Amino acid sequence: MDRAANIECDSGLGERLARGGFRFTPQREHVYAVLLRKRDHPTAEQVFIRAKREMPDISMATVYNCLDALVKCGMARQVTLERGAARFCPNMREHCHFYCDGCDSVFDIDLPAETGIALPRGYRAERYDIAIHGRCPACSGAERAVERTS
Amino acid sequence: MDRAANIECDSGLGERLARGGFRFTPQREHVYAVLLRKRDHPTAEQVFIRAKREMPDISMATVYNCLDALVKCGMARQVTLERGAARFCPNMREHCHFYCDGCDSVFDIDLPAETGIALPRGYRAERYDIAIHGRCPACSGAERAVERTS
DNA sequence: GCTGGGAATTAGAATTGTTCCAAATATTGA
DNA sequence: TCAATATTTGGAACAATTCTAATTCCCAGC
Repeated sequence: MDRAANIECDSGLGERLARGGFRFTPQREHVYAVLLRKRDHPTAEQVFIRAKREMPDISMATVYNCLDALVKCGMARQVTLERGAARFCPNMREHCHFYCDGCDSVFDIDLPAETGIALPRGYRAERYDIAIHGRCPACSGAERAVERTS
Repeated sequence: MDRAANIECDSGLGERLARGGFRFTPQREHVYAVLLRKRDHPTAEQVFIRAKREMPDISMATVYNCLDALVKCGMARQVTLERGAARFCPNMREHCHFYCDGCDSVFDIDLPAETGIALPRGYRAERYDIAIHGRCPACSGAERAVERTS
């Protein structure tokens, strides 16, 4: 593929990839173009199928790799991030969950009466599923301690 | 196991199961007890391991069945509900997602500046992941139409 | 321009979490 | 008690994802 053309329609992708320590490749550009073209929150497999139309030799592994790179360099989001096993809790109060990315534990957090999220006309909400990711007190403190000693 | 003892320490489980069309079984009671005993949002596998200690013959399939029954009759929650394939979107604005349970599509919803969620002291939030489940305008309308004709 | 080394791609195998299945067992209502 | 029905069980099947090892690509230094 023509390098100049890439740079032309790149619109910051190459730079963002580079900043994240990734290379700018035709596959990554194409996967990103696929994401931009039809914004219907496709799964990795749908991206694969769409990408294959213009790039028949691209593999599923590469699609996962490209999506990963795009997410890591901030050009895309992975919508459903709780990828591991489902977790269960007997707390039936209205509450949401705090996921500590340090120790992989989950804490219940109380929810305010009003979320303030305005739904467009015609949408009927039945259930809110709110996950907050961050650091619990223990891991937050531990990290600061590491920072201090290093 | 002694039936009377079950009823004694049941605390509404049997009734809730019955109301959901489920039977009250030793396995379901035990899985529920396991959930109550250590409220650390265990995965199905962790529940299985813990349940096996006092009920060595219980199987993984039964644990899934029991958890499913508990969730369906409102005695437990399944924390991570987006169980299918991960979805991707190139929209990097601050936004959350509306999942239509009717047509399985996903829509971007703008987020208010303030969520109003109060984190306990020491918790550092890095990312909010908000999913709203319900019906999109098309499916909401379709359902009403069905209701009218039936 | 060549070349060496690290990154990316590829196909396919392996893994993980979950669901499905059919047979055995248990429970409930008549 | 008996028949109907639900549940349990172990294992197979499945879907999504990650890993692996063998190329292939790309860039920097010579």
